[in-house]
Amino acid sequence: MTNFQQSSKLKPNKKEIARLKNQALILKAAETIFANQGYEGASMNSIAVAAGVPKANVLYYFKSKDNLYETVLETILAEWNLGLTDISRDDDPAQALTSYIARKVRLACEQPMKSRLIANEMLRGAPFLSSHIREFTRPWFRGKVAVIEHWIESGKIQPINPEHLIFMIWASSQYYADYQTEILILQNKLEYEEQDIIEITQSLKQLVFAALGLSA
Amino acid sequence: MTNFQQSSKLKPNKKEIARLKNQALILKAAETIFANQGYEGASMNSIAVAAGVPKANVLYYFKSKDNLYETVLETILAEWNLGLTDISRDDDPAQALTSYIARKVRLACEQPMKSRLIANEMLRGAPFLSSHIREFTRPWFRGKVAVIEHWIESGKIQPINPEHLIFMIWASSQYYADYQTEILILQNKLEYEEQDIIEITQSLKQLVFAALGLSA
DNA sequence: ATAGCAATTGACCTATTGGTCAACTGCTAG
DNA sequence: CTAGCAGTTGACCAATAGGTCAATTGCTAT
Repeated sequence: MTNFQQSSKLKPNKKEIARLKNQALILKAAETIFANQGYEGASMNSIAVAAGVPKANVLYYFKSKDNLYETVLETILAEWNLGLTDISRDDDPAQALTSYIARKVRLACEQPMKSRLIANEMLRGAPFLSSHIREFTRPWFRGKVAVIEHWIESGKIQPINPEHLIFMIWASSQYYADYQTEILILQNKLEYEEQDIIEITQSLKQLVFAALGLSA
Repeated sequence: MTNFQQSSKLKPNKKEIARLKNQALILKAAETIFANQGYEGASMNSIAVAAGVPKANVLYYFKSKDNLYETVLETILAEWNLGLTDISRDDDPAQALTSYIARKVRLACEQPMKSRLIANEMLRGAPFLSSHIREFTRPWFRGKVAVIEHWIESGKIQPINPEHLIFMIWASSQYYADYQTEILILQNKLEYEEQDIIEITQSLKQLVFAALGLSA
């Protein structure tokens, strides 16, 4: 090949740089606005303004509102389980759960918009996400349930309903993102601090560990 | 007084009956649609159609979309803590918490739209609810935190962070309403059954009781 | 019976929505 | 240097939004 600039990865010229920068700018703005206003509440114009580009430019990169929304959702889902160390049957329950809970709580507190966007989608009946849940979340979920059942059978933890254990860990962590407004008012705070994240993690861990008969 | 039909309560004529019936019809339809579509997603027309009345009639009874939305929220809040037996420091922790958890879970599973409507409002930053939270929820919350602290000091339960304990009970129960779509897919079910409510209640109680050192 | 008012409703208003389009700009390849 | 195309953008469009209004209906008190 005489031309080594064919593929996009090998052609980082001004146009490509501008395109990637604009796409990222729009996606970031869209994530925030979709998370705070919901799908219907977010207007393409407000997203364009937040991104600092004309509305027509948003629709140039993303063919429709649906397309933009789906792209934002996919981006979030890709990061959603990133950094969540996977849990397998040979792991030590105390260690695995400690790590999982800590990361879940931190993710919810530090990047609440991701959880909120998914919450908005769920409240609408998950029109865009239900197929993803069926295809990816369900197998993952079944796997983790099996791991917990194995831990119970081998006497590593006390008997408990594995499905509801998982749901309650999800619930307790995501609540701090989705209901942040209420929690901050009740605690008379303006925002979460590092100490809050530590306390939330500790409290949730205490609940789970006590029920499973694990020691901290 | 010669006329005993002055007050509305003493004048149940056709007009009044029709008015109350229509208002109830509209409120019920609005609750469902606001809960499923959110404030922005719900249109006055769709609410009118769901209620079976012309749109202009909806705006005759409720002066604006804001007014209708606020009325729906107030109606829900009035029922929200109804049936939730209050908890005081002299109560037996095991009994009080058992009752509270059971009713919370049942409310979430049987009337998920109420929780979802509040969740939608929270995700938007609680523009209509924040004053209510400050005025009513916060004093209630402080009171319950004090009760739990008293239980801890008098040795009735093991030490725990009272605020996060309450949040996690709220989170775990409301999750079954707000994320119902996901849970049903993961469990391969069409709807919650009585047995599910029992199991959820039991699992949540198990978590809380273990942490507090209470026996079932 | 009838005056008067609550309630009903279709037509209509303006603002905003998601989306299109054609004219324009400027980078890049040859 | 320049042809051509990716990218940019203001103007525009039909559909729908929340809300108004005036004409009409029908119940009720006298």
